[in-house]
Amino acid sequence: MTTQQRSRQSDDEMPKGPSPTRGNALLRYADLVRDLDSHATQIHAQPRKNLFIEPGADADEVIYLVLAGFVVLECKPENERRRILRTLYPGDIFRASFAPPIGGIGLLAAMPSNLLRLKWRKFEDLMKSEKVISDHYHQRLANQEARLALHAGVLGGLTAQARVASLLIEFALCMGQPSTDGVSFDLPLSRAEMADYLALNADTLSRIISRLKSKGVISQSGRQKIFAHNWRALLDESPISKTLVALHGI
Amino acid sequence: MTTQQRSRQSDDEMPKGPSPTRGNALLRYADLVRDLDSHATQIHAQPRKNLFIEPGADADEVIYLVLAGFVVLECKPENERRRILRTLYPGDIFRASFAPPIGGIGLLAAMPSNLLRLKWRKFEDLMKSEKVISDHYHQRLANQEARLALHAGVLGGLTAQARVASLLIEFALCMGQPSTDGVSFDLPLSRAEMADYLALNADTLSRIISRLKSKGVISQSGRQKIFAHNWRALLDESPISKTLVALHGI
DNA sequence: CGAAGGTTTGAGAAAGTTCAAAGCTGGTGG
DNA sequence: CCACCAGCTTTGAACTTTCTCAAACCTTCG
Repeated sequence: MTTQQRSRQSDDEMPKGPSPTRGNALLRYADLVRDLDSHATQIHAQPRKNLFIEPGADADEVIYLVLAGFVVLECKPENERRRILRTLYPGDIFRASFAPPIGGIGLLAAMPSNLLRLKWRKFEDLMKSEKVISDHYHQRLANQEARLALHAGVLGGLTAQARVASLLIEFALCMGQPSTDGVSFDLPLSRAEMADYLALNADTLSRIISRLKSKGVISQSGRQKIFAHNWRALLDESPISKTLVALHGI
Repeated sequence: MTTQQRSRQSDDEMPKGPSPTRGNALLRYADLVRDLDSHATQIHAQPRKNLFIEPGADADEVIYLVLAGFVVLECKPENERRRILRTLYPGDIFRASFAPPIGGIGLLAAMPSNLLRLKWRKFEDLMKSEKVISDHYHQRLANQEARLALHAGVLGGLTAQARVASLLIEFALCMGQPSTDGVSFDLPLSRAEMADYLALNADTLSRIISRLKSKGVISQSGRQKIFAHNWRALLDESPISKTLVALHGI
């Protein structure tokens, strides 16, 4: 809470690499995937491949578990711009009825992704018999709820630049590679997609990224490779950096 | 989907009055509350009374069930404006770990509200033995997820006026009283609070409400009483009115 | 190497914010 | 029962931020 704590480049705030869960939880997660695997369909989704467009909770509703990659929930109402509503990382869970009934709703793989799909009914049965499944479901859903509520707060309360910084921090935490003095990561979304997620337009987003580059907070090679030269400086661009670390740095 | 369907003032799009669940579900809901009641603490929250400020999922985490009234999740980071992150209506469920770890986070009763509180551990046990509880939990959580994702879309994709209209529609659906030719309802939030929820400032919000009044879409008596003289006209102010009806008009 | 499509940048326009002042409302006490 | 006060709400004017549009510029991929 103090200045001392903020200025320290603590290890626990650094990205840990691209793993859905870490430490002790890793073993349990392996169990979970093994338990589910025999009851589910594996999906290997190519980038920009839409996964489904069928909200609503009927008897045959499906549930997805993201095993690897990066998936977003997007909608595209007629005559309106596409909007990206939420992000899903490995370990995340998504029921079809989590999607609001709106035009063009669907999951979109933003990078090569790997998912399990099964009927919700089946999953509910499995939760009853396998504690590891029900524990993961409840724990993960709570994390996702918190992230989603936070995203509403980000859109509502932060300046454009802080929003962009917050998203970069999130990406770094979830799929960054820590190196000697910084973090490198690939942007899984195009400028236009990031803009749609952050309630900006692509031009403004580009301007902000240019500003961050000229400030020396990040540098860029190619279109997607970002190197956050100074992790602390990037965190300082976002007033919710501590919250992001807490929610994504599990 | 067609013009015909849109122009018809269909009954199923009109508010049904202030009940947490309706129709056949009403009986099951009564069962649910009875089942929970003996294991939970009843809370009668006065308006503007903060309910808790303790996010994080420890062993003694609590879960709330909103029985009556209207509750919001708000945060107030130091030196920053308060932000209202989400709304909770009767029937809604809230685990402490659904709250992102951010300064000044807490539930706030916006009108006289009635909640049940119990330990999450206890609730998880009850879900195992009482199907009505587990069904409600899963079904309601899906609805809340969808609403929260939609809220992100509202903040990101709609103009200020459409955001305001969407919130008014939501209030009307959840606590409106249908009358001969329109719907009347009380605003549970002050102008400043609505603004905080919609990512506007209070001045702009006031201007927009004035505009809606001068357009004849709504009229106002006192500070809180709103009468939507022409329900169809109000729906037409929001491009997501159909989605709102689907999510709130259960 | 060249085409296609995403990205960056500038200039003008629109939307929303800020600040300040006036106007209401609802509650309190005489 | 009315007057008054505190606090919320409304409105105006100037300002800031972000958006739009257009053109130029890169990357990537065939």
